[in-house]
Amino acid sequence: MEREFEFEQRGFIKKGPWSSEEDEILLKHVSKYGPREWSSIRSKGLLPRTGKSCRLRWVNKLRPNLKAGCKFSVEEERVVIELQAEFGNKWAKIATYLPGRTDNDVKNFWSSRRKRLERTLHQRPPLSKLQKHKGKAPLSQVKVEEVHACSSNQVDNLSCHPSYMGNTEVFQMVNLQDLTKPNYQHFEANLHAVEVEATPLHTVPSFESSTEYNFPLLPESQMDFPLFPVCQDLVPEPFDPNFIDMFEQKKVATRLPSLGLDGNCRSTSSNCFKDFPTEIFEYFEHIPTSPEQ
DNA sequence: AAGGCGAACAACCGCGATTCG
DNA sequence: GCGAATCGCGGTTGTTCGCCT
Repeated sequence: MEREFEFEQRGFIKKGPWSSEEDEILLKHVSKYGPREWSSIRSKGLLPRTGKSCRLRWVNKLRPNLKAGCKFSVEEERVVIELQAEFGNKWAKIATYLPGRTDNDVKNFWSSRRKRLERTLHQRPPLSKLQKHKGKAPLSQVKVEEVHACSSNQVDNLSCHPSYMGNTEVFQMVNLQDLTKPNYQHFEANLHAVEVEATPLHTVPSFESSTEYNFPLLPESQMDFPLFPVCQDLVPEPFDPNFIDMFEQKKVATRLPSLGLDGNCRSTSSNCFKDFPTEIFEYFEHIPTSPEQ
């Protein structure tokens, strides 16, 4: 005890993990005075911790009836998702609906969940891939009902993730705008699967042309996706022009369609390159569009 | 066995709201 | 009414643990 008074005299404040002895002292204080007067714990020299730290320890770890070391049940997950959609990031409020859970528990649960989802989606290639398929004739080869079901604004923010089932390439689509929203229930509801015919690697489908670029191809070993790798993942931030050196410069006629919801070409290529930093285009040779196009 | 990596958890920090003298 | 102290919340960072290679 004398030593703790010494801490107080020196203004020493302990941080980091709590020891069982500290917990015991804190519990004694709460049993005597109730869960209040947190600052007096330090001023009385009981613990070299701030009132804030003491309160947090009590609320998150020492309070009775906490569900310690117990994962969120499916039902609890459902409740969090629903309430987050209703209240937003009001973790303390959400926690009141979950007996034994603290706001920190809910917050950590949500944070982990968000990171998991973001990582899943991080590998998705840009919209251009999907749009290419969408514009591919005949359209009967491409099942794009899910795309048509989206609003225009949603389509502008779609990304897709390819996987292969036999000879069929399956895209999981996601509204990227929803990634920035806290409402992941809505986000998950927007996950769709769209099946399209698999396109052989390195072929360039013929589309209505819009703009042509000398587009750098990735070395083949880094091609994890036909035609367009996940460029936004490979481009350093802040943008470093030297990274272009890693590419092998090849002239590729990238006839990129830009499609409306009716499937017709509305030719601006900007959407197709929306996933790239704008600076990158300074390093591409622009091929003027021929007058007849 | 050891290192890398991601998930989960614990704790801190900043700031706004509230309380109190 | 005002300013200081305290509390509570949300965001962020640090740590630990388990799994995989």
